[in-house]
Parts: sequence; structure tokens; C-alpha cells
Amino acid sequence: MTVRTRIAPSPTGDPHVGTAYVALFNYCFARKSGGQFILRIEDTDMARSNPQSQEAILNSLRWLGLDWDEGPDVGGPHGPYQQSLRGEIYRQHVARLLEEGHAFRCFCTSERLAELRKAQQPAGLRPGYDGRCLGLSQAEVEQLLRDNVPYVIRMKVPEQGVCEMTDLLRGRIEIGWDMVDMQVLLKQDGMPTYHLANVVDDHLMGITHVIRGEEWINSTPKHLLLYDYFGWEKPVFCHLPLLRNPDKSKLSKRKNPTSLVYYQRMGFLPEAMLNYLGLMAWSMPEGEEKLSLAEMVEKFDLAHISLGGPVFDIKKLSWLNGRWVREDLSDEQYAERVQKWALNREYLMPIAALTKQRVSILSDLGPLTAFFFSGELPVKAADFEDKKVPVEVSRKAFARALEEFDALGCWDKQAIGALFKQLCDEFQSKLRDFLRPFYVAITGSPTSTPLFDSMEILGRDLCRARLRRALEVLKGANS
RNA sequence: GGCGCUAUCGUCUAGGGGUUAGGACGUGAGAUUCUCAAUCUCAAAACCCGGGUUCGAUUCCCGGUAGCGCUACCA
Repeated sequence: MTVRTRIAPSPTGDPHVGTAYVALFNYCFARKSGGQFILRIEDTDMARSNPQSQEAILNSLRWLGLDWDEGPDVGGPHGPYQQSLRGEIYRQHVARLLEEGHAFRCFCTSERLAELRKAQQPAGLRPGYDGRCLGLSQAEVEQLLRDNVPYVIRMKVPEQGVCEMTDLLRGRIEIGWDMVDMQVLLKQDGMPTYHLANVVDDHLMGITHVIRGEEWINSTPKHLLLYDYFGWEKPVFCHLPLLRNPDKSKLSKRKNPTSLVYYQRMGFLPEAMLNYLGLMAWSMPEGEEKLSLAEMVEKFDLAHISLGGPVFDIKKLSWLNGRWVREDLSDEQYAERVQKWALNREYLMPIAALTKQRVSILSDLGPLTAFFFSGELPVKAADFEDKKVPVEVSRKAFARALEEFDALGCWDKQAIGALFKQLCDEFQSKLRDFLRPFYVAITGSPTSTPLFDSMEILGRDLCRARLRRALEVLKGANS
């Protein structure tokens, strides 16, 4: 049996470092075992999934060099590798579960379910479906179908006993079936939920080892049950610890840069990124810390993964990156990397358009655009002193903007501009005054290239990081 | 709240019934270099708590505590 693993990202946002982290282990395990590594897009959430995100995720994983043997872009014998294109497959499988009595139609409205939960919570009950539609007679179901009442399909779950599972890293885990909800398998829109799609695809795609984040442990019983219902052989399950913020919570963009695009823009090398991600969970007995992807593949051992949730430490990542730059790049290669990083046509063109009107001689360009080629800016509290805008207002405005950044669907100058106009109204300020502190935070100076354009070029994560930094700087300042 | 997972320096980790508990990042001090960076040396810094088992537990077992996760027609 050849080992087959997969990474199955959901295209609902920026490419996440956690995705790269899980992908790395799947990649190493597959390569080490001489097996295949597959990329599958889990875009069953029609409301949140979008093609830009999918494209960005693929680009980031390619940037890192984690190449996949089968996937939406390269094809393969088990395609399509995009779940939104596999609707018919899921519907057929659900029909089978329905026929065999392992699943049932549920006509309950989301309002009723919300009320149900509201009643369960204070009563100390586990929130979950109460099985009302399980009691529907055949005739009642047929009538509801004739009336075109919308429904979902849920899986049946044993009422008693415990589900025993084996995790490759943690050994035996037991979860009582009474803790498992009658999970929706097929949503009202005809799309499957993760639980169904994941099991069906993993089986059909011949996945032998499911290596995924720890957050899935509690729903594994549902998956195991589905394998049993279908009569399929189960893969090996292996749950990886979750990456953490410095405060130990699950790594999130609110508190930390999580986008691979950010790290790319900051000028981290893919080699260092991958190396560091690997270091988060295991280490070499000899203590060497600098490892190439090939070396990691060669020495990789799932059993050596430590289980504590590791804090993502940018300082150590930077140190490692420095080693890669110093020790592995010739002057020429280094120059090429710099060029590829930001001194390339694609990045420079919009900057050229922005600066042409603002220079007299070409050497004005350096100071004018330094912030486009920097990470965090060395701003001080004094830089934010402004005759018309009290520091306290800036601070509040930064905090509000930071909140709204995430909600912004599309990161372009129109959207950014609209957001700032809205915030400006909210603060009942003049746009010119309101924006000045943002210029300082984002570009390092109150006079610079146009803010919205500059922000679009810099990207969401870098702007977020700079605003966060400005907020930090202002924390100790008195207005 | 319920359920689950986890627990070694501030951080990432090694180790494991008897060790001066090892390495790395970061921090501090020094050396070196025209400055800086890099490099080198040194230093401070950890086995969550309580019970068992044992001649002996940081290590094994149990309990607690804490952290995290899950508890959606999101993944």
C-alpha cells in the first residue's frame, strides 16, 4: 500500500501559516514513505469561499516548494480536486446513507434550532439536535417533500456507548457517543458539510493517513462512523498540535501576522519558513536546527512530533532566516532573491505610477519609498503628535481600523478608501486630519504617497502589522 | 457548562526511575572587527501542584490545576 496524504485548505481567506505547517508534515511523511501528497480544495462553504483566496493559497504553497502530486491545477486520477465540483458524488453517497437508514431528512428551521440551543444551554445540556425529524413517518416526509419544505440531511448517531479511536501520536482516545451530534451531512443548498465531504473524498482519493490539526479530534467519531456506514477501510489518524500566539491562544491574525503573503512580503525565505515550521514540532537528535526540505524529508519521523502547542516566535524565525541568507546564498543569489522579492517589475510599476509626480530627481525615490521596502517602521510616540488630532483619537481610530480590516472583502484602494471615509464619519472628523496619523503609522511620515494606493500595494497584513505597532507605541503615550 | 487534548528555562525543544536536566532563540556581560551586523566566550534562566508506586521520581500511575481546542446548514 502506498502512502497517500493530503492538505485540504478552505479558500476563505489569506493563505495561513497553519496550512503550511500541516502541509509540511503531510508532505514530509508522504515523500519519506515514497508515497503521494495531494492538494484538495475544500470550498463547500459557498458564502465564504472565493477563487482569489484559492489562487493565493496555491501560490503560497508553491512559493514554499511544497509541490503536490495531484491537485486542482495539476489534475490526477481522482479528480476533480475541488469539492464544489464534486456535488453529484456527495449526493449519491448521501442517497445511499438515506436508503440504508444511516441518515435522515431534517426539516427543522434554523430558528427552531437556535431556540433549541438556547433552551439546552442553561439546562446544562449539550447543545445539539434533538432528533425531532427522526420521528417523522414515511407519509409525513413525503408530504413535506411535496410541499417543497427545505431540508438538510443528518447522520444518525448511536445513543449510547463510546467511540474508541486511535491517534497515531496520542494513542487511544475515547469519546462518548452521547457527545456526538446528529451532524448535518448535506446542507440546504445541496452542498456537503466538511464531515461528509472529507470522508468521501479521503476514501475515493485513497488517502491512507489523515494528518490534520488537533481541532478535529472531537469530530473524528463522526468521521469514523461514516466510514463504518459506508463499509470503508479507515485511514490512520494523526492530529497535530495547533500553532499559538504568544499568549498561547490559537494563532490568529488578530494578534499575529498569520498570512504567508505577509512573510513573503517581509522578505522571509521560503527555505527558512519551512525550516522554522518544521522546528515547531520536532528536532534533530544532534541538535542541528538548519534543515532543508530534502533533509527534513529524509529525517522525518511522525513519532518525534511533540504535542505541546508551540508559540510561533518571529524572532527565532528571523534568526533562522538570517542563517539561510548568510550561509546558503552567494552574493549573486542574494541579489537575485532581493530582486525577486521586491525589486521586480510587478511590484515596482504601481510604485512608479505613484511617485513620478513627486520626484524632481530620481534620487528622491529612496527616502520617498523606503516604507515600501521595509517591514515594521521605527515610529515613535512623538511622531504621532498632531495639532489637530489628539493622540487619544488616533489611538481609537487605529483600533477601529484594525477591527474593520478583517471585514474588508477586497483589499484594493476603492474598498480601503470607502472604509476610511466611513470611519472618518464615525469620528466626525475631516478626512485630511483623520488620515494624517494613518500616514505616519503606515508610511512613517505625514507626507507621503497616497495612503489608499500605498496600502493596497503594501497588502493587508503589512498594514495590519504597522497599525498594530503604532497602537503599541501609543499605548504608553499620554495625550 | 460538557467533552477532549496538552503540560521541561520567557520562547522552541532534547532527555528520561539515580544526569551538574542538554541544545537553540531571546536577554545580560565580555572578546573581535573602522561602525554596525555577523562570529566567539561566559552568565542568568525550567521539569505545574498534591498524592501514590519505588531504596529513589522531573520521568510511571491517579487526582487537581492551568492552557488550548471542540461543542454550526464554518472548515
